[in-house]
Amino acid sequence: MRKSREETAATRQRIIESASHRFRENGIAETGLNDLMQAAGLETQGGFYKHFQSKQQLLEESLEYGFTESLERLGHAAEEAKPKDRFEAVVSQYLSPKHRSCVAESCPLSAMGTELRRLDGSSEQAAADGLKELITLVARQMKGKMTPDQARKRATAAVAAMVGGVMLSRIANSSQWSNSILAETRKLILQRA
Amino acid sequence: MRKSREETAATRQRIIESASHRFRENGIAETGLNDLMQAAGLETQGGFYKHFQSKQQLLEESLEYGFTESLERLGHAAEEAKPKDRFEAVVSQYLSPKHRSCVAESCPLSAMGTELRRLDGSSEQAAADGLKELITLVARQMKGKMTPDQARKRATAAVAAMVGGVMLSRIANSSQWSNSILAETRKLILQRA
DNA sequence: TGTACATCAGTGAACGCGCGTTCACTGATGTAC
DNA sequence: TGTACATCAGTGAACGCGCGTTCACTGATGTAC
Repeated sequence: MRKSREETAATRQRIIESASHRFRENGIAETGLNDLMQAAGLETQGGFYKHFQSKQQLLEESLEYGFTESLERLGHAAEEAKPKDRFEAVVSQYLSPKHRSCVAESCPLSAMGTELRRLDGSSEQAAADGLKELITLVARQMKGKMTPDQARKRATAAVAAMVGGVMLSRIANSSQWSNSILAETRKLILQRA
Repeated sequence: MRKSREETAATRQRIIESASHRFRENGIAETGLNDLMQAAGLETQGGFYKHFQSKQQLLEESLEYGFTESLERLGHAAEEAKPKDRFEAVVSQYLSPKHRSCVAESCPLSAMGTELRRLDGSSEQAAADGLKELITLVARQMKGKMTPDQARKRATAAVAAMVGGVMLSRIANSSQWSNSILAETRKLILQRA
């Protein structure tokens, strides 16, 4: 039953990607290894430990994958906009109904933020690093004359509002209310209140 | 072993309060009934069902208690300030290092926000109601001439940023960084960026 | 007010279940000559 | 290039554990007369 090196690497990657999506969709504690292995196309959970030392290690790699996936998407949104519109493009994409609705592919902070606080070791580090990278990406899109420090500070506040806005829009129990949370948060960040 | 009506009511309340704090501190899925009963001073978990139909029902009542506790604290902060400073007082209290650090007593949205999205039935309703009440409380503190609708919209964005700021400040892995997230979010909301 | 009985809060043990993890085994892949 | 052997990805079953929930029991509280 041994698999080729390519197949093995592909399986490992499949486990990380489906785990990353399921952790975001259903939460970390609520997602079991059996679920994960079935989602990755494996018949039993026994083989899990041929790829990872523990659920904790998979979580760490899943977090890194989730942040990479999410940051790449935001980066593309920025590149497609004119230089002067890039900050607005990133903020609008993050606070879009689409991002809100696709929880499994969304920013890990918006999907699992309150669970990340309780992690330890390298998972905790992965969460903090992801947050730092998101702030850096947003700061890079800021226009106007500003010191790097100023840009970073403003980006920090913008990210806090973006993450909070998406998280709350998922708790709101009507689509109209949910959309208005996104829209109003966007206005606050873009200073057009 | 039967207890008096007063004792029974006090025990029930004790279970709700300690559950409310533990859910916020450790998460909903991670908190077991055995933990909860011990924390409430009961020796075994068997008696739980003399007070509640299920963990789900306790969760609903714990959420309501958590929002009440949190909103009362914010309300007091507002009352202690001069009328023109009330909005700032509420925002500053929410985005304070103290509120960030005392997770167990903090706003349920900041402590469990990403878990609340997955609730159903009356717990889901309790979460949405809590969010609505927080926005209402914040809107009530806004100064200047503004229609109620405008106040509510600005309060919505403020709340998104407040909740996001506190949540992220708990993920930041240095106290300096954590404090700066709170401070910068506060500045964004108070429009002094 | 005192007595007899019903109620029920809390105990302690058990239920089935799914969790994360371990392990002997299988047989295709990779390696060495 | 072909053969013999070592490796190891995945299977399937099992491990101990804690989960939410149930239940027979105890004995103090509450109720009825």
